Amino acid sequence: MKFSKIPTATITRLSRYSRALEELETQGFSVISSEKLARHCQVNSAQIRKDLAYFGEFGVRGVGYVVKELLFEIKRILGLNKTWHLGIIGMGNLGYALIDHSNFPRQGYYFVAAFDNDPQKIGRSLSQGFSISPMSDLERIAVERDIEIAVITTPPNKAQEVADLVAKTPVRGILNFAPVQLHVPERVMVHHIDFTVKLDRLAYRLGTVDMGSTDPQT
Amino acid sequence: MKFSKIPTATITRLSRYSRALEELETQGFSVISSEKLARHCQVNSAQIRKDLAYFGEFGVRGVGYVVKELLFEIKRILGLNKTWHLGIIGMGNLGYALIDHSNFPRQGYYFVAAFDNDPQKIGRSLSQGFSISPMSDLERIAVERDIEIAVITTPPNKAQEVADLVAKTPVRGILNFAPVQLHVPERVMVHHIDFTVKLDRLAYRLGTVDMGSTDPQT
DNA sequence: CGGACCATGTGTTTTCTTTCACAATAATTT
DNA sequence: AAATTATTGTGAAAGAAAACACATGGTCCG
Repeated sequence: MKFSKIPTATITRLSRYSRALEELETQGFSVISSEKLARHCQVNSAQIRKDLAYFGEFGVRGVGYVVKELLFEIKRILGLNKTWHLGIIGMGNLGYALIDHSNFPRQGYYFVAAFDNDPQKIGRSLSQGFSISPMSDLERIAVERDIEIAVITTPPNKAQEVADLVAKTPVRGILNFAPVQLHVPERVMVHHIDFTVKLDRLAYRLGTVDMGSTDPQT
Repeated sequence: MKFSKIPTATITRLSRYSRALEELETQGFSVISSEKLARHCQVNSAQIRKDLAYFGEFGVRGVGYVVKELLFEIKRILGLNKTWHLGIIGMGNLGYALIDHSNFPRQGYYFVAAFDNDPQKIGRSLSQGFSISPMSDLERIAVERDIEIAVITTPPNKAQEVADLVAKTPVRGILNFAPVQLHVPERVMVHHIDFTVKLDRLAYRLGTVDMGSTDPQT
């Protein structure tokens, strides 16, 4: 078990391993080799072992990994042995899509608040057991419901403004779906999901006459 | 102008530069230095110059880049000097969110078909000027409307099955929102957008007591 | 209990990316 | 027209990530 700093790519892969392991578990596998898991995730098997080596030794030589155990450990590493409280800002189609996305609760991510500034939407109640609040309540509700991660699904031109408001609350993480670069204070961490960047990559590869498939993930 | 192979990371960044340039253009800038653009995109300025160097020389020494020109060139490089036909499969909330996402047409991405297997949904007409078709029409419509990229927004357990159907059409690109690894023939290219991978990264970083912000993009 | 076998964990090598640093070159000033 | 200033384009260095390859330490069978 080393203690250098962990590559972001490693974390990304752990997340994928976890997903794969969940699938393997439901398929009834109780033990798996790095080789098989690698094939499943389309990675090199040494890569998997190296990734895991950052955090400890989880396998049995000559045997492989106990699926249940490894899954547990990976989730622990990722910080998924707790639940996370999310607040979503911007209740357009995408907002609704995310808040209803049944995969989140399964991974320990719970939406606990939703915000919008459209008077038509404010007050509308959601199946999650709360209703849409005005932006002006963000600070209060963030504290009351202990929001840890803010998901921004506003139009691009509002996103920075919203990020500034978020930065005034104790929220330390932002998942930004607006296609703009957000500027935030040091202590806030921003991750960005931009659909068109992904499409652009596809377009580039498809436009570049040639070859092969493969899956430059997430 | 070299002719080695282009890093994926470079393409991803080009896409971001393009977005930044669009913003700068509307802000009235006609010329910009790599330094300024770099600050805007939160990258190293040498990085920008290197990225561009793969494709040619687009700047003027001592001056910088003509915004309009550079934007045009980057779009050309990315293959955005044409329009792309997209078909979407799986008309849940996310499907609707994407099909209505006003950013896509602006970048040359047009949805030309939508598919679902829910009899409740089939036939429902959409504001884009077509209606939801059953999966069984996929092959025919893909050809008729020249779908180039399929966007998969089905539940995870249907995604592989759908991918198999797509692989039988002339479609060469898949943008997959389902959190599963898709296996497809060589000639089909898959890109993957997985929300929970991003959340997992946030969770990891937030769980790891410590430090700094920054934005491990897209 | 010993030998055959297997898959992990890891030191080393290779490959890929990013950053540095400066020569080349265009505009501007004196 | 020379000197000054600005910013590109790029070779070379540094740094990071991935892959190789094998010793290590387990299991299993006779």
